[in-house]
Amino acid sequence: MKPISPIIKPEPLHVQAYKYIQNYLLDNEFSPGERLTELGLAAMLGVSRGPVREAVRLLIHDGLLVQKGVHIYVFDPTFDDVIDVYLCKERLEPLAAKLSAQHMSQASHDTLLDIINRTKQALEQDEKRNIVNFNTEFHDLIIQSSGNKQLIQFMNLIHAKNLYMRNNILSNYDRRDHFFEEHVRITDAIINGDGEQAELEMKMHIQNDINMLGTIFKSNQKDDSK
Amino acid sequence: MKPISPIIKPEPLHVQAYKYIQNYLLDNEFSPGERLTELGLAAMLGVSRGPVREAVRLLIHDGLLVQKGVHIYVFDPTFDDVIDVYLCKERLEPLAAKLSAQHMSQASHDTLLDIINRTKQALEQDEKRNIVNFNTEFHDLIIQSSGNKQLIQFMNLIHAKNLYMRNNILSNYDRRDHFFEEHVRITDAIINGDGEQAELEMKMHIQNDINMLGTIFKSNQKDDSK
DNA sequence: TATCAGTATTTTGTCAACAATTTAAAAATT
DNA sequence: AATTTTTAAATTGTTGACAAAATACTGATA
Repeated sequence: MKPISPIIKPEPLHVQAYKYIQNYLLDNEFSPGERLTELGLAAMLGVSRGPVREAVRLLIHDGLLVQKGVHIYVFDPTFDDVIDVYLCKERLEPLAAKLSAQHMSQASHDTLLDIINRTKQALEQDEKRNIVNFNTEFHDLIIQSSGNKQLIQFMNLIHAKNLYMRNNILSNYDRRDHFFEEHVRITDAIINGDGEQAELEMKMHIQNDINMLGTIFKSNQKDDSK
Repeated sequence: MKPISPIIKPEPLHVQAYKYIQNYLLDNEFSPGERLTELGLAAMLGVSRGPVREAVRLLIHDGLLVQKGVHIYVFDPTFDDVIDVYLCKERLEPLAAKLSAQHMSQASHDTLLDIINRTKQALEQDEKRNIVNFNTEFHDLIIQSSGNKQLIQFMNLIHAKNLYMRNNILSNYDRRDHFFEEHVRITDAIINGDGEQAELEMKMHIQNDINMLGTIFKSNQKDDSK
């Protein structure tokens, strides 16, 4: 018998714990370098240590938490770490754009255009929160539409770290002016089904980000003594 | 006081469990699609379910195990999965070659040349096992020498899946004749410190693999009815 | 005051038990 | 014989307890 009125079963605690702690990290509710204890997290979530342990192990695997000896700390990225992530992103996300241009459905085309429109509005009204959110939506849709499972897994990891770093080390990283035009160009290429062009535009888009990072880090170079 | 005679402490059981099960998977001691139980694995390793659970969760995260409902199965890759992995590899490993060419130490240069020599010998004497092992060593050294943490993490995941698939779906994937010359070319570029060239050679190397995959899969296309 | 030894506390590592589900098997009814 | 119902077994989800290790603390000694 097929389920008609699906009873929503709660997700297992370890899954909830993973998502919850991840969100907490991405929202930067913990300080970078801060030490976390299983018991503390368990108390926070109102569960026992078991599920928390599983979640923590996964987050360590993802690189959002770091294990030193037996203890767990919140990832405290260096400039080099940021560059490392962006170099991978530069290679993988253009591939996602290419594949998306070749595969994306009509429905997703519409969604993509919708995101572009909303971004435009958000820019006009200077709604910073939305600008960031729509940017995330844009890149996410392209990734998910690529249809490449391995790529999606990697980009999810990159995305999490990226989001985390954005609110941290990159907090005063002011969005460039041109990113919107670049998004439009990428969108055009995808909708035209031009994989090569989509790939190229995405690559340039990320390279602009990297260049921007270079200028930021140069001004902070003094602190780089250690 | 600095530790002189370091007492070797055994790794935690969950770490051992992870490595053990992973090796088991990579050696294809389990059948693809086979169902695994926590209790079964625990009995196999002679530990309780706790550490096994943590290991299994990680392996699911890595994609070597798959969760359907509440149960755990050994990853059973399709042709598409193989292609997905190789497309990512094609993007990331050339980056590794480039970075290695820029960073690699003299000692690693020597190691690289040594691997090349041993590969040559293995080829002459047709020691298949060694040919595969040295190939792995070669690629691994280049990855690890890249100095990019994010890249290393991703390539480790790819490497595991790749190894797993090689013994599975790619089992009768006969190594190409030209791979050795390609390795030599890559090595030359790296030792010359020519990042661009190293990147290019590595890219061609992997593209040759992908082309080979294409011919293999085409001949199996008939079974692709489902 | 600084250093060391010893003690107490915290935290992780591991296990075993129990509850809750799911799956498999057996029995019964049509 | 086929389908449902009931019962039993197996498996995962979760917790609490205990051991072992690491850390922090205290007081004594020089």
